[in-house]
Amino acid sequence: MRRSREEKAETRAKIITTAARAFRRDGIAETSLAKFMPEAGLTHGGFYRHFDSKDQLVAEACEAALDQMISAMEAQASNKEPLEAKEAIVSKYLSPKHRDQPEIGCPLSAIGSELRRCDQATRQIASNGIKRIVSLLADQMKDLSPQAARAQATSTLATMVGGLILSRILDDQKVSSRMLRDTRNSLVEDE
Amino acid sequence: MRRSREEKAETRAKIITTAARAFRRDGIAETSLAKFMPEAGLTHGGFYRHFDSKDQLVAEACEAALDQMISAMEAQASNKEPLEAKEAIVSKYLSPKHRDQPEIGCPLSAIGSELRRCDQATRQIASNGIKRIVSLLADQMKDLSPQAARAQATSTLATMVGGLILSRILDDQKVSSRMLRDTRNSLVEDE
DNA sequence: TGTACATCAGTGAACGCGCGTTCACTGATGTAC
DNA sequence: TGTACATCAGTGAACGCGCGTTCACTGATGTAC
Repeated sequence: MRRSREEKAETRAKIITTAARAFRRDGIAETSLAKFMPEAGLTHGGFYRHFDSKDQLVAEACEAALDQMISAMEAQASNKEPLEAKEAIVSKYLSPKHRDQPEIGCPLSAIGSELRRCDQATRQIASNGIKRIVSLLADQMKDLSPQAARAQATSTLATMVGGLILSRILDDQKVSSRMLRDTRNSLVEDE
Repeated sequence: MRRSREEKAETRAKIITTAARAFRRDGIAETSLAKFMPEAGLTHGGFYRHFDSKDQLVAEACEAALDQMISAMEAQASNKEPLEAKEAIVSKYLSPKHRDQPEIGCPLSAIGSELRRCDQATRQIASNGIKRIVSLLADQMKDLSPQAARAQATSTLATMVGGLILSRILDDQKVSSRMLRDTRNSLVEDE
């Protein structure tokens, strides 16, 4: 039975957020429409009233996950001195909590090595996400020149993404936690 | 028709190296047996004379790719002063050439975010690979205490893996190359 | 504002296809004497 | 060393299954007058 415009928009948003979680949890290729649509409270037949293809959903879900990640980082930085803000962002990112919850965490770490093979729209969205996070980090490095800040922000993000991905691969809890600690300590000055 | 023991061993090795390339090129989930077995010069029916399952092949292919990567790093370090050796390894890793050839490069970067969801055998092999690379890098940091060297080697590897993965996602050549340059420069002292 | 009809969100079954795995078969290799 | 037979590597077709996508259908919503 037909739904109101408002309901349709809600359904669409629900599909995107559910898919964004599923993709990060199980990977894009390993997430089938029939598997996650019930999680959104729908049968999978209705999917194509909202999206042209799975690829289109991938792009939008990726965008949503990046927006969510960046908003969280902005919230962590708000009302803080630059140095403190950077430390807060890095520490949250390289935390056991983030490691253990890929489904609600950074998509660059959750599906990083899959994004390379996604279509142009998704690649562009992911690229923009990287640039936005680099800018956000560079904003916390006010003591450097703009170029130096961006360069340092870039390598900081690389260390964050690499550290989180590797910590998730490591099968020994202790070694995994040490990976998080070592990478975090290399990025924050004090402590 | 039956093959000799020697031929069988060659076939098995050929399957592993072909699969190791295919997994890194297209991802594990997106690589089907029927797709890569012809690349190894075989029909896919014979696969199960060599392996119990795709999962077993994944584990062995992952091991082969890591062995290959580590051997290459050892070769780059041989006959060099520690500092020079570290710079050689980092520069080769964060190079456009490595970025553009994931199929023969580091599996941690090529399939990093998939490895987390692989079975126990593969996780263990990947974990060992991480530890071996960290040790290899730590060996090039003789001016630090063993613990400090391992900690720095750990964050160095994280930056390498994160930098390469991000550079492969970025759809703008210039930005991608800058990602490699910025991460490389953050890891090597001079220049 | 009320009515008549067109639209379309969501259902559930079905489509063709490719997946990992199995199997009957072939004939060269390995083994036992 | 030679012979007879068992083994098994590789082929190619087939298995059941789940994939992304399509479709006929339902009935509430949106639109036109």
